[in-house]
Amino acid sequence: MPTSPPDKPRRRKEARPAELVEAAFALFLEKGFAATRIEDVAARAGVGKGTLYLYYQSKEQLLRAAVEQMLLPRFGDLAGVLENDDIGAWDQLELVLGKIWIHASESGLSGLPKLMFGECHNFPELARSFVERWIAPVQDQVLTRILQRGVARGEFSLSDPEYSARCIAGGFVFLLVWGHSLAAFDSRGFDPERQRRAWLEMIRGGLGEPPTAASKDSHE
Amino acid sequence: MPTSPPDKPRRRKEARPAELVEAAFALFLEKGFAATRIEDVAARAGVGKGTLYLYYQSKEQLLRAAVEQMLLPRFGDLAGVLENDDIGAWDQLELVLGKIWIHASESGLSGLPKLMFGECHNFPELARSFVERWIAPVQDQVLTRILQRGVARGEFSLSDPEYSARCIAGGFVFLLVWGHSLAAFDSRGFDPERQRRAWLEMIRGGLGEPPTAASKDSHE
Amino acid sequence: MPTSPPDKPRRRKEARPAELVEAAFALFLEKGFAATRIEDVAARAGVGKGTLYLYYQSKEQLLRAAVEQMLLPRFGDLAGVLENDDIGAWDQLELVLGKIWIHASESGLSGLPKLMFGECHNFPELARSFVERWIAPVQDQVLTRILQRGVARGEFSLSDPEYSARCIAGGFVFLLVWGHSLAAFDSRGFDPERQRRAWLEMIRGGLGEPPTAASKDSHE
Amino acid sequence: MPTSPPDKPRRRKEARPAELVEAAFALFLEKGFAATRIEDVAARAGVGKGTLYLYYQSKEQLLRAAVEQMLLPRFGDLAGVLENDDIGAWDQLELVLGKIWIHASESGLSGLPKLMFGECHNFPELARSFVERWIAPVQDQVLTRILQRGVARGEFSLSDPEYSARCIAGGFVFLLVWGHSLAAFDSRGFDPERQRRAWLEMIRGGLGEPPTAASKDSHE
DNA sequence: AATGAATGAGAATTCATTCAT
DNA sequence: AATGAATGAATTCTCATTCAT
Repeated sequence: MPTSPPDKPRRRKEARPAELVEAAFALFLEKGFAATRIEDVAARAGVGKGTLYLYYQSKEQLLRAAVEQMLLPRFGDLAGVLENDDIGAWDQLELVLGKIWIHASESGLSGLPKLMFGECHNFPELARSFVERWIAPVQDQVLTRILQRGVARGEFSLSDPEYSARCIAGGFVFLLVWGHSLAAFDSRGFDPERQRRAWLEMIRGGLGEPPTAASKDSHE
Repeated sequence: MPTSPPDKPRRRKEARPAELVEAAFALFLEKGFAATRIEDVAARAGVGKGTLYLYYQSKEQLLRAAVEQMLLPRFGDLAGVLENDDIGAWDQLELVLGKIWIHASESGLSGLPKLMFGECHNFPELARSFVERWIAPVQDQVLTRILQRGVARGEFSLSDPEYSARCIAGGFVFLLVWGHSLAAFDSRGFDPERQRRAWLEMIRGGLGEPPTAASKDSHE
Repeated sequence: MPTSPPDKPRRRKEARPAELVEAAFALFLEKGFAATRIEDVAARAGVGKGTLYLYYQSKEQLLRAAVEQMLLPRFGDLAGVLENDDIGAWDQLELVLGKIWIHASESGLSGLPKLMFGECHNFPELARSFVERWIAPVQDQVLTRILQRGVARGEFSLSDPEYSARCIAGGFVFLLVWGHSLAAFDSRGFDPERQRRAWLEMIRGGLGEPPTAASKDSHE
Repeated sequence: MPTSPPDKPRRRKEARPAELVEAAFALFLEKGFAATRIEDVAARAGVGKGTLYLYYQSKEQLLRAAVEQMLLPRFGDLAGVLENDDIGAWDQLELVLGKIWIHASESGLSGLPKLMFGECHNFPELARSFVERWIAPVQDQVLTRILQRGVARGEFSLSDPEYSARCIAGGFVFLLVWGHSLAAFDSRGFDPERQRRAWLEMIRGGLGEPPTAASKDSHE
């Protein structure tokens, strides 16, 4: 009996809640909360309909739990990066964006923004929670600070670091949302990595001026 | 003092479909398709439940009609801008983005992306239609071309104009979606105009390098 | 202006009620009362939906009126036939059945039994009315009497004239009902006249004994 | 004293469909399909509204299932009777009619013709099925053959055995339909057994001639 | 603990009836 | 008188939730 039942008996008990929430999250993400049937969640999790109610009181609680679970795993020590004075602001930014990117890819987190966009009006507290615990901290405490430091160091040229931070975050979020939604219906295909690179390039240098410089437009 | 009766009698028959679709769109946008009750749509449009069925066969048809209506009003002649060889690529881009922005604000269009993000998996044909008739044309036939022209003219420095165009479009769409969703739950407030400016600045110059370096624009 | 408008303007006013009732009856007969939509009745009668309500207070009244109208035209003087003592009972019977047959064919009456079979439990008074004003009189005052006279005259041999009358009536009614219902779905076809002849033959002589008579079965 | 609990727990799952279909059939028969409310069917079956949908996808499927169930139990071996060459055609006929009668009384079948008369135009396939699987076989393969054999044996005198068979079947069907419909509204009462006897007498000898009359059909 | 049959509140849809034109 | 747009009560059907096994 080595491999046989991959792990039906054992792991269960403890893993259950997470499995259920995972199944629920995937479906809420795909169809939206209202259009998702509890029965489908159960089926996806490989349990009976009633079992869900042993762990969560209601469909709504399931959503809350799912969102909560996604909000928990804070990405490593983003703040730590800030304290490193040895590197430039751009390097900090690149480092931070890289960490977020990896984290989003690994956790199921990448779908959360899409879900929250769709359900925010039906679940205002979740929306508030999401913004206050995720969006705002990353924008205000990480990105904005890096940008401000960059400006202070003379590294960046920005008139409004706070909103620039939002732009950067926005581009990132868009990347995630698109990948979880319309990308599948775009016959042109969608290459997330290519988009991420183009996006980094744009953040860094905008449309840039051709390195040639010295040209006329300069004084505008 | 013109024709007093605010228009109960006359306008009806012709205006109805548009009114209904408008009410439906607003609610679908806010709550999502599944969570919107036909009765609420009717109430919002100020008609009885049954009236909706006089014009649309089903809730689903109502959604399709609503999306269709939003897809129709193509923004003026974006392409026209492309043909103007007198102005630089950046001016073209700014012009085009301005037109889209104004158009999106005036038509109800601004909400469409949010709706489509949320419903794309439940209504694949709508999603496809949206991408093929809106997203792709603007990205491919307008933005990418402007960027390519900019590169050709030596005005822009981009390694991947196609995906850069997607970044620009993405930032724009994010702006719209955020305004229709999480903005309302962000206690920090949201100033669309300010964000738009920051976004344009970023597109143009990225984080830029402080002009400091030897050149003029310097200390701003 | 001879033929032109066959008679839109003129006849209307008086003919209306009858036209409406006729349309209603045809549809009630085909689909049943509950499955018939007022709108379809109106369409069939070539009037607007509202017009029906100028003549009849409700769908139910329309049914009552339709049934009533069918019940009114009593077939000529069936009773008169009874008083003719010059002809045999069989001739009387044949005469009477012929009159009923013709009458049923000419008036819309032929469909009434089918309708009443179907609606009797939903409209008990109509059912009662139909039985008491049509079925019972014909059975009791016409057919039974003829049979009794036939027995008295030694013309017929019947142990239960009353129920024999019901059998005769039943066969007749069945003919009408079948023609208005399952006949259309019988791939073998249905020839009402042929059936009527077979039925008359059966009434008259039953399976009969071959005229050859004199045979053995006789004494059984 | 067998297994006490009247059977709430056990029987369920397997018996359910039959119970539901039975309740549905009874109500469809009484009120007609369109006038029957699903809720009433559920109530009659002693279950909740939703339970019906656990077994049948829609009201229409419920009707189909009900009709189907009625069409299934074919009456014993009617055909077997045909093969018995020892008895006369009349005895065969009487035997067969008796079997059908008993079968119709015992199975719920007796109501089917009434239902089909009423719903045939709304459910043409059911009508066709009913005629082809029940009516036609009995008429063509049983009754007509017996009549033909009777004629061949010199036992019967019939000019059109095929349609005579239809008459016989019609009388039988009428008996069933009447019993399920207008009989209840006939203040004169209705004695099915008495009618059946009168009907058999009529089939056998028609109005007959009183055996008295010395000889043949004489002067008519 | 796990299940899925049963339930009934709630949502979509139909249609008789009204009423302004 | 005639109409058909508008209405909402009534009906079908769905699905979150309960509960007996």
